[in-house]
Amino acid sequence: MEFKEAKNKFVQTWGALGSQWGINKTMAQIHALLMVSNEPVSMEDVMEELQISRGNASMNLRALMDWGIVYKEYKAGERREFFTAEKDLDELAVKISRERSKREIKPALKVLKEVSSIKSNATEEERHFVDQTTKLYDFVLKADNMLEKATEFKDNWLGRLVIKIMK
Amino acid sequence: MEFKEAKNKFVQTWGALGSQWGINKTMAQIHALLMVSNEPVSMEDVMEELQISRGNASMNLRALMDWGIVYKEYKAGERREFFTAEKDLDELAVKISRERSKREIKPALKVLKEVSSIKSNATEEERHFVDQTTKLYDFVLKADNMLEKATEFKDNWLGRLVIKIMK
DNA sequence: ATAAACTTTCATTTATTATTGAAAGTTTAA
DNA sequence: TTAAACTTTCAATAATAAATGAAAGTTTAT
Repeated sequence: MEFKEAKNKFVQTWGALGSQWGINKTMAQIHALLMVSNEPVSMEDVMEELQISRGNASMNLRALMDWGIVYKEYKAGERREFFTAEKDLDELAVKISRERSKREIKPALKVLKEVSSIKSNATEEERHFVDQTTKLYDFVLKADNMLEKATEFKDNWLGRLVIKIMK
Repeated sequence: MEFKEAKNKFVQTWGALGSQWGINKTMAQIHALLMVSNEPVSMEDVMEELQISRGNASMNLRALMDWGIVYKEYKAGERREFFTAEKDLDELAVKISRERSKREIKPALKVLKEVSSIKSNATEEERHFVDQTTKLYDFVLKADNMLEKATEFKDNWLGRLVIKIMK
């Protein structure tokens, strides 16, 4: 396999993975493209490589910047803007999980807390509902904290040791 | 808030969360409904509660069973089939992550390995590509193993201790 | 102040994904 | 073996999400 083919395959695969995880395909593809580029890429280049429209490129680059995983760069003497991706993968994971937590998990937690707090657990059916949603609340809360914890953990000598033992 | 309203809110929220994570809305809603039901639910009831067609109910129940998170049950003297959800949340998490790993992560890993193995790293550009995709491969592999490890971890005295300390 | 070079917005169009419902299939009881 | 009771399938349709592209907006150099 030659370089160009490999690059294309990577971009396609990353795009597909993204869309299976609720991130739109183009957004994931642009991110993939930037991640494997060793230098900043212009919007024109993104359009050209992925064969997408200007509007599409603009909107998805914006979204990636909102997520904090793509940065604008300016080249001296160049008018147009260039883009680079966050390439540190730990950093990338932290940012993505923080963002998804904020946008999706936290609101869901709020609802879970709300619905698990209904009073009048008269019937068996209602008691089961309260019990199950309470458990779910605790569980999602725990899962939500996991990656945050995991990063702290990684920087911690005891954590590193345990990981080594568990490996 | 009264029970019926709470139940509905929960089902809607769980459905929305599902679709943000690449699981179709109805599938997540059916799962939600079954999770908070204290007894097995018939297909008819699912259709009625979620206001969906027979075909839709049938297909999504089948999909949930393929994922191993919903089970068929038979009631003595009843002709039709009833359904229950996996209610143990640890078990649920393990099954979902195993399934997604198998379907989505594993194939992506295969491609990552492939594209990171191209020869002829002549240019800086190509070298960067190989370097970045190799790192990505390692990272995704590690992340993929995480939940599997996490469950082992939970059953392990040292793990429990560490979690307690870290809490 | 003007115009060239560039980016963003958003109403419209296109593509993708989910849903319906009727026909075909299956199981069970008599 | 028939028919009633139920489930599954899948082509057609509907709903949703994403992409286009032209017009509006912004920035910079002169």
